[in-house]
Amino acid sequence: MATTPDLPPPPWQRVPQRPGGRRRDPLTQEAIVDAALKVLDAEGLDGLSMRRVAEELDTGAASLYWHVGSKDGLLDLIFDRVISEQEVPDPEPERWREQLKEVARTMREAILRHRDVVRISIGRVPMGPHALEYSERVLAILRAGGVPDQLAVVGLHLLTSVINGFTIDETGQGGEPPEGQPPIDEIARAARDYVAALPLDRFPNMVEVADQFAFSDQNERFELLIDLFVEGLASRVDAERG
Amino acid sequence: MATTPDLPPPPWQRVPQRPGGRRRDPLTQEAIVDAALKVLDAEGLDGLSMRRVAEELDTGAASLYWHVGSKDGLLDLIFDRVISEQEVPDPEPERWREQLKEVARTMREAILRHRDVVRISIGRVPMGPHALEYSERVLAILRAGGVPDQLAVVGLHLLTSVINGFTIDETGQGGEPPEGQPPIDEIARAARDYVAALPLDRFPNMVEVADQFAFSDQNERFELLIDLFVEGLASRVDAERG
DNA sequence: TTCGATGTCGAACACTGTTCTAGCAGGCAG
DNA sequence: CTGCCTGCTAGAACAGTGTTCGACATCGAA
Repeated sequence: MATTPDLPPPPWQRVPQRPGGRRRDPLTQEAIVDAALKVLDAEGLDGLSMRRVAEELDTGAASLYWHVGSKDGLLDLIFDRVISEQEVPDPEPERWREQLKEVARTMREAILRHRDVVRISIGRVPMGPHALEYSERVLAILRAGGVPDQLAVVGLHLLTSVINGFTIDETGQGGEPPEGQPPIDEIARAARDYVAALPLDRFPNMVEVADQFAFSDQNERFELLIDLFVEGLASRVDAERG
Repeated sequence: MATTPDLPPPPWQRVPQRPGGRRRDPLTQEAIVDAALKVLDAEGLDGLSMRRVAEELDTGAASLYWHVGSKDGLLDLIFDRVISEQEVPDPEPERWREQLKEVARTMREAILRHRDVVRISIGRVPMGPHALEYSERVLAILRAGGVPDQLAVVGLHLLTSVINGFTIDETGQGGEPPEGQPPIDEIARAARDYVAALPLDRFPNMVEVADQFAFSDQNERFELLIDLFVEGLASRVDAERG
């Protein structure tokens, strides 16, 4: 033993931390998506940079590009991953309306489980492998229930649009939960106070209904929304099929 | 005349292009929002940088910060500006349902008129001066029509959420219209072909309804959506008022 | 005339997504 | 066993971003 192996290498002898070749734990798309989802949940979309994800994997940003092509590609994969987390039940024709509501609730839950994921979904067409599987199974429910093909397809599209819209402003601007618990209706109460203090001559209606801004049970609202939607769809089905 | 005034100044005598003081045409919030909206419509949200807006105003990016505080502040102003472009009719109690649909159509038009503005609206609470005015007038219609206060407030919220959701995926990812005319249903046809080519054993429903992916009249879809929504709301009103 | 207040803006900072390029490691052909 | 070639890693650099700083010019009032 000429030298002690554990000694830090002399600074002039530039030895790379981990040499350029293979690593013990090779990168995969899956591992990268795992890490990205972890960063996303913890720090939100604004905190999700390629460098940050690479750091989580103990490597450099450039290495990710071999596996995911671009940041947009990575976001595609995250999107499809989250879709894959949603289970869609097998069709029970008599219960198609209730089943569709279940699908909607599951979708909302998946979105709320991962911070800012709705912002990722925004311009993305759900055409990944899991998204196709997902659409297939939802269509199965609708068609088994007797919804005509065209109405089933636009219904599926509209449903996801509507849920996206709802969850987007439910999650707010994706603003980080400031410190401790997010004061969920603290904001609502502030809004109520603000609206109530408006000049009554210019905003008579706003001032009079100001109290309604205070309490906002999002679950209740969501149920109202999907009830409106599903029942409306059902009556369309009845109308179209005579 | 000792020197010719029009000569370019000698390079060592660092004379600022426009001296640091006031300019002939002083900046205003309004002028900045005008310029920003112009850039937005022309180049989309991704092209909307502070430097780009400043350039439009023939100045530097730093100058904007005196008037708008931050880019987010500027986006707030843009958002409120677009809301101000929408006219809301005076209430006609008998026609409240049709009036609400008109409001919805106007909102969609305003969103489609300005590229990517829906992406700006995403995390933003409509609480600017014009947004308040807007809410006031829509509430007037609903309450005049006999919609109970609570249902009116959540109805207004849900309506904007729903329209946001719809227009978000109507405008796609805000991807720029590539060159000439945007092949609006070229994409839809490609989607149809792709879906139709899926393995039939794993995607029986998708393959069978593939044709429905081809033709997509967004206007028709939108009418379906707001009809679902407004009629559903109306039946709720009847139910709640006995 | 002097002096703040108001407003302008070049330069710099920290950060982003992405590309370039050098290089290592394992599998395969000779 | 030797050599090479492909798959993969990763540092350095580039152009772009939002934002801040500080020096500076101009205007209205004292």
